[in-house]
Amino acid sequence: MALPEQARRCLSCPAGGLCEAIIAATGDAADRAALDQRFVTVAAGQQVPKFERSTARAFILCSGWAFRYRILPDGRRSIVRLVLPSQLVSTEAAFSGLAVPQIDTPVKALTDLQLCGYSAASLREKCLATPALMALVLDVLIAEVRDAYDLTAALARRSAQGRIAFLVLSVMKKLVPEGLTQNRRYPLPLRQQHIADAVGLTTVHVSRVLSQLRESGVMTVSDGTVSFHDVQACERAAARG
Amino acid sequence: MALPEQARRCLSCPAGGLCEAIIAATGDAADRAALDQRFVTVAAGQQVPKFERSTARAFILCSGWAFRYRILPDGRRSIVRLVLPSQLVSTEAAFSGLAVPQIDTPVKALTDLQLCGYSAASLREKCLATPALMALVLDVLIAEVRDAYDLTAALARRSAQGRIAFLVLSVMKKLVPEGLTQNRRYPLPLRQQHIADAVGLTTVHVSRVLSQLRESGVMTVSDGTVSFHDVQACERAAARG
DNA sequence: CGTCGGGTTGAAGATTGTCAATCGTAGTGG
DNA sequence: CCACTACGATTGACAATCTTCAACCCGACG
Repeated sequence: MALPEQARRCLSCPAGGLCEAIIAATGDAADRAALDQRFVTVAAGQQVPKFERSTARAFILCSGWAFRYRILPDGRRSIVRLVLPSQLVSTEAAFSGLAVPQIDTPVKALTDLQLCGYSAASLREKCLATPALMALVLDVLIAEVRDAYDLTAALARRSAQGRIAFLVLSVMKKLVPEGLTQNRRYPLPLRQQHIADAVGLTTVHVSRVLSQLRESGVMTVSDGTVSFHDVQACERAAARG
Repeated sequence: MALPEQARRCLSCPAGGLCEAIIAATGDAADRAALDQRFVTVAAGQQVPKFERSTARAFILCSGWAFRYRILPDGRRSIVRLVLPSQLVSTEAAFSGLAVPQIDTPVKALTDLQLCGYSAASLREKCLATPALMALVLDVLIAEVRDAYDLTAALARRSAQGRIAFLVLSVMKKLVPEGLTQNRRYPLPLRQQHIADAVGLTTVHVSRVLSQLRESGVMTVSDGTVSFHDVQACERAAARG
């Protein structure tokens, strides 16, 4: 079958090439039909759907940025993960075998998204039956746990400056292997509200801290891009607490 | 072969019965030898070893409490996960297939521990080859991600009272299915320093907040046990922020 | 021209951290 | 049995960090 533009982009995605591996693992036509690969776009600001044609879907992000979040009882929001191109969108939700519904971690688009979706149940079965594929998924999940622990430690023990520096550096570390950064500059399609929710601060304080970082010659965050003036100073700011 | 006392306890461990599943999945003697099941004890306060006989080991906690932590550049500690009986100790580390060494998340014993250990590499292979077993491991990893996100949101957006109430309640939710709680009371072998490191506060402030919670009739934490006076009030304290 | 969403800034207050002293309890060695 | 010590918990005073509330700016857009 002829694949649309997004498919080609998705099939050639870097970082483990999960889409490629999935396609490589599919055997006959029935197999492929069960996986039910389909391409979806989501507009900036919109929710990424959990279901499509009434089955839970596993999505891989082909292009654009998204984030996963929790809403606390008092209504405040916490962003628990940024989802970048080539990543699985909801790894744990997609691969969960539990029948009982769990607390949800909804996903929202920061920019317009192009997604490659599979039937979550079929994908899970396929992975369980294909060790090479499962090994990739394991490593994705493991990386997600590690990232979550890094963030936990940062939120628990770092100052506002440290947390923001940490956020910006950890995003950069993920973008570099994807070739999505320029020299000392990369796109960061986050409003100050998103940064605040991602590092556990108020927007007002985020604004102040970003001013400090700008004035002390560390970096500038504005117009949806980060520009480093002094990467080492940023790393020191992140380390200082 | 005759198994020691811990082995029996381990083989009958609840919560998915991972040890049972692992043993059930082993075929012949060579198979069993490769897994290299061995029982280890660790004294309270000691580090849980990553290696044993020079191979990476995957441990399941048979009895006792442990915790995983990060040390930040400035020397402060953040506890990212409490490890309770029947749980895998270092799920991501044990199942990682990556050759490159990652940031470590060391494990320390809160009480004396009894552990059941396997060769990490063999266990990973065995799981990849045994879908039923892999499904269990997937669910363990997924639960770990969920817990990490819960903690992230709590640290980001809750007050000191809220974080401590959250900690105590989330531990209780894990202990209840194991039958490790009494009526409104359960053991919590944490010093105030551990609580502080687990919720991102100082010991001084933890002491103050625990006094508040005690005086307002919510709960008492002392002598290594939590006693709830009013569970709903505790849940409200956790929800309030 | 008005308004709306983001960002910035100021002042005041709440929360949490830091520093330091004190207390109780459990060893430990004389 | 009695210092002496070590560790954890508690308390007070004070300082730093962060939040809250409010005003204002600015560019986009109808």
